[in-house]
Amino acid sequence: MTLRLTNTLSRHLEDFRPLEPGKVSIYCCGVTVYDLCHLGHARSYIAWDVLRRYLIWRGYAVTFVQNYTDIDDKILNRAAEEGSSMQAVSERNIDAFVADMARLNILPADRMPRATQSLGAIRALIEVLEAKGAAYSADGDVYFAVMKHAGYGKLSGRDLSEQQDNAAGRVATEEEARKQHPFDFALWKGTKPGEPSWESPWGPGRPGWHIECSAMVREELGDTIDIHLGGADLVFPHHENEIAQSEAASGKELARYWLHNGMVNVGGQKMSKSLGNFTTIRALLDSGVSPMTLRLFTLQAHYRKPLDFTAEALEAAATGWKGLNAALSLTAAGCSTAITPAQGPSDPAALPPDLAAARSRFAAAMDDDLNTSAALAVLFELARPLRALANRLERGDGAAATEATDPALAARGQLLQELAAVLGLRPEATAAGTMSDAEIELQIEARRAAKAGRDFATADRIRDSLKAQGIELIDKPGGLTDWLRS
RNA sequence: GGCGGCAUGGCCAAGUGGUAAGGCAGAGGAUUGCAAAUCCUUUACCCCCAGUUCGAAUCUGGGUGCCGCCUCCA
Repeated sequence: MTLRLTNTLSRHLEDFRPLEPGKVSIYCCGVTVYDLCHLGHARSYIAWDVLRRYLIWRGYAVTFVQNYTDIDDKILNRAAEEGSSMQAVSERNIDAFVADMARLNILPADRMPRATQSLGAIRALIEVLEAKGAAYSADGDVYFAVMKHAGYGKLSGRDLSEQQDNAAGRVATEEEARKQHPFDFALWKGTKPGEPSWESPWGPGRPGWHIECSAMVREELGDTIDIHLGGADLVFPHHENEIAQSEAASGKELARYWLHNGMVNVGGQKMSKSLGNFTTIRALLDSGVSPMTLRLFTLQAHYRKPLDFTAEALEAAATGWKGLNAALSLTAAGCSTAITPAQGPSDPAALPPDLAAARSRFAAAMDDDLNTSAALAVLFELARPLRALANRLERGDGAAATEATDPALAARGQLLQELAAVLGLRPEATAAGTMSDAEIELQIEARRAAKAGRDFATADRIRDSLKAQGIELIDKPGGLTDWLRS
């Protein structure tokens, strides 16, 4: 079986073959750290985290590099607004990014270069481009000459002569005058009063956005990498420009596979800062949506397709996750001593036939351009009996305790946990209430007394009040009541 | 105007030639003072038109609708 990925360069599904057998180098476009990350970022980085975990599971040694853009107009604007510095804004948002990603169980990149720490590499690359005649300087700025680069447009499939100049209406006219061609873009911007700047052969200034990624890839991973990742909105101009810069400088292909994730939409429109229709990751998580619910929500759709964010869909994911979590928690909590967490990839040959088949269906789904939706279906099927058992165990079913020692079930639990981990799904502790056990028992006793006196209004009031504090009551035959923190 | 993508049950969403995964919701049953939770069971011919084929959601052509990008963007 071969992993197949949709390569934006060809617009087709291609067999994935790394440059060096067994090794994969990946560069992922990171965030501009002017603000908190929203669900669009979450979706993107969850998708790429799954790609990375899957490659690792398949036995590849993966090197994953992701940048922080910490030199940018938006960061400067933010700093000006709050009377702080570009560095202060950046540092704060980098800390927030790290924390948000950790909550979502996204593996930290192996290396995370920052623009401010890559000035040497950036200047060196611009010098190469200038020496090769691919760049020109004008009034302290340096621009890349798109017409000098033969392949310009190959990623986004664009013919520059067909493009409407300034279709988005955002071009600064004074900058246009310095350019030889409207689509030329800045490699280096001459300093402006009051802005941070760095020394360079072209005078003090700061790097343009596109050049940092080219410089970082070159410095961290070399001229050609296996996979380059990013959001679909980066295809043009960012990735197109990255290709132009890197390939003009090295004469070699920048990346063999370009993968792009679809946007998160709200009411049919792209979630973005500029539209103001965004929900930040932490706002969502702080509102009580669990990280794994968000993960499941994003993985239910294919990574290339747009994903509509609605309260209903999120709620559906939350309920779905509850069931999966019950099965995973059974494994993790060791309710059965026979079930222990899996350590790395299982050996299909050692599995019972039904589990081996499930494992192979999972792998086939993932091999098919990371079809996480189909892969999740396998997880749900694996989870079904475990989830039923977990729920019976929680409710003190005596027979369930015996069933839980069944080795076949243990193997199933182990496989479930292994495959869930490939998707970055891990058991999640449910939110614990603040009441002590004794207090809860007291309330249950009061409710029992009320029920005995047929005062159901009081009984229901007690039940509702406990429910509001996250305590779920389960009435059982014989007038007994169990409770769970949910 | 150019480039790219999408259209599957009430909602989300797999499936790219052989007779529709999975999740949520709904329905029925078990259980309950009533619930909740849980368990079991259950629900679609795939935007429209034409064509290719023994056979199409799946291929071809033509429509319609929606989205992304065309120098802020994951």
